[in-house]
Amino acid sequence: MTTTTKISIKLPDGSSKELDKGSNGEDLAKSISPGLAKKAIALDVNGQVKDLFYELQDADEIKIITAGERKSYEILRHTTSHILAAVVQKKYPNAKVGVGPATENGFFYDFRIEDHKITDDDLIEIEKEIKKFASGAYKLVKEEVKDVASKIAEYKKAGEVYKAELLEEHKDDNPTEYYFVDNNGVKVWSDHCLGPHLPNTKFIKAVKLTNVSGAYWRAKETNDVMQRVHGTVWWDEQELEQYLARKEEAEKRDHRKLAKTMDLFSTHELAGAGLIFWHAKLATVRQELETFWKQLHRKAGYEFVVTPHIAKSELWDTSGHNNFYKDNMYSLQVDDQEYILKPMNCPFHVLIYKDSRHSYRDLPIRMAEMGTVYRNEASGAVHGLARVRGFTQDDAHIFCTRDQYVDEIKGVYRLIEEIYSTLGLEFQMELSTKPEQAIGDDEIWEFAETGLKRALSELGANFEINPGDGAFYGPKIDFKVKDAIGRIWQLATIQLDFNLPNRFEMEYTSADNTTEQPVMIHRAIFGSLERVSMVLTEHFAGAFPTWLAPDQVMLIPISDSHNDFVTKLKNKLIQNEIRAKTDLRSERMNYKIRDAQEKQVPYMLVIGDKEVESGKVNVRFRRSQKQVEMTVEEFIEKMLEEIKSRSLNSFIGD
RNA sequence: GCUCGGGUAGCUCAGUGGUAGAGCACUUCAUUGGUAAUGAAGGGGUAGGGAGUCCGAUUCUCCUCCUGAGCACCA
Repeated sequence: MTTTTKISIKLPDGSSKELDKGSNGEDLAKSISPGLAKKAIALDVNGQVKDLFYELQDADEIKIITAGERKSYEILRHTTSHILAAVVQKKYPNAKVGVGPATENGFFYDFRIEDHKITDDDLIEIEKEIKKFASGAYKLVKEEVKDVASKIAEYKKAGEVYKAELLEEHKDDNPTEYYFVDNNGVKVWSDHCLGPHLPNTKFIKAVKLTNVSGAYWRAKETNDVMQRVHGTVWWDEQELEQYLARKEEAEKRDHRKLAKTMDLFSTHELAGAGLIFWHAKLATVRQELETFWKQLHRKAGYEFVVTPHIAKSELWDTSGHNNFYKDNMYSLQVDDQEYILKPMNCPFHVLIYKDSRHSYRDLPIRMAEMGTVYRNEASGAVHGLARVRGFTQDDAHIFCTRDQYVDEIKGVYRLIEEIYSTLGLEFQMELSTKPEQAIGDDEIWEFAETGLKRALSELGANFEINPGDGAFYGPKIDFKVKDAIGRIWQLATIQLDFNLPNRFEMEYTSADNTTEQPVMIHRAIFGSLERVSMVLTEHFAGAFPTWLAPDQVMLIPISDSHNDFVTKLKNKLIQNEIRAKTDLRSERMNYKIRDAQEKQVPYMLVIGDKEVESGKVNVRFRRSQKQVEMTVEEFIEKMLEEIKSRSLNSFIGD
């Protein structure tokens, strides 16, 4: 009779390891090397992350996950959230626990504490206690919940209604419970959780609680509001500090902060939230963007229209907005007539289309407008330039035949690519397909979705599919860019629309003299000028490339005696359409240079006796120590070239 | 819209139940400087708005507006 007391484990390098049956990941790590055993925190078992204490099975393919590797962070963070929960419950006995997942850079845990609101000062205390708890080197033990019904009852008795609810939901999934166990084998705290977790709390050292906020239980507005404690945790202090430094850098780039120091835009309590006042500096950036946009669109065969800001309510009945967008629309009562402030431009462009009969020979019609729209966004959603109530879309609608729309989409893609690459923005695409609530039959959706896919694949573009996330009126391609803080912003979008052509009974006459319905494509490239200005401000950290920079040159006299010369030179630059300013304050030159640099002015011209005599200028680029001498004419020529080419780089070099 | 913070000078912020302070910015004067903060003097706020409590409120309470983090929302 043969008994198998050995199992064989496959390792990533292809080798195998023989172990006693019943061995776990810790045993495996020890058998390989003591050093590995020290760093081992979890296992990758046949591609799934499991606890280190997982009992190995014969023929398992195991990779040992060690502290510091990519997959280890989620485990570290998740386990830390449980310690947070344990500590909070100890400190506030009435605290009921919700959920506590790992997030991108940290973790949170949701609590309901009827008799206490956690303050920032509390966080300092709680953080200390987390560290203290972690240093107690508690072992984490996973146990299956054998009698689920009585465990639920136990939770309910303790008032842990949220845990009871979760366990109730998972009662048929072999639910598990995690325990913190001390050196004497005593269980000090437990939580219903799937894991995986660290083998021991001793790994947790570099932890910092960041803030507390509100959140609905299970993200549902009608549910209880929980107190959500956020934190971040890393394998060591150095990593933590690097993370905090990154965060600080991101905060420095925050467009709302730069708006104040660089005088970009403002909002006013007197005017209302989410209504943007563009100051001259950011307005200059905007105008440059608009000019660029118009040039490219003109070349791409677009025609520009201008439409009103309000229209009678009946228009929005026809478009359907009164049904499905009413909450977001501002309305005006004038005499007995209701007017709506437009939340979108599309119905207006449709009206222009419908103002005359169209032949297939007219198509495609590409109708573009920088259209300012107003939407009553929820007060809590309003945020800087990112989410506002009044904004200008770089909108366009393409009306074309079914044979043309794939080519039209390719055309839009090329425009997007050209504009984004000029701005130095990388983007990714998502194709969103038919949602559950949708109009139009399957046939037309199929037609539209395959067309979008075909367009993208013929362009050789990579894209992800986002099933069921299309608009109710048609599928769409969203273009997303990443900003300095790592946030993903949706800017450009291309959407097919089966709804409006129907509702407005749009038509054209085909070559066979039949009446056909045109395909309608909505598209925006910047999305909104507000949002793209935010992304660019943060992307460049305020240091706009020369063509976009509000002030392109700062002229700095060395002493008052050079003021006249400097003023004349400024006027000469302005005559050449270079945005030049002078700094004639009675400050030291050093101070003025520093000031111009902080304001991110690309070029500084320092002018003293030497320059006045030689007719040359001393050119300095922001952030660079380099100084270059050249004649005024040469400088103008190089500037104009840099501006015209919309270069991202300085002719001097950084 | 919801939860929790916050709103004091142009900006960043301190402080106090008895009508308010710093740094930067601004103005003036002196300095006339060669590539990252010259020195001195001065002006400026009635405390987001409203109501209440109090002998008295910027400070306490309530309402409202704006704002931050998070949630919800986002064609």
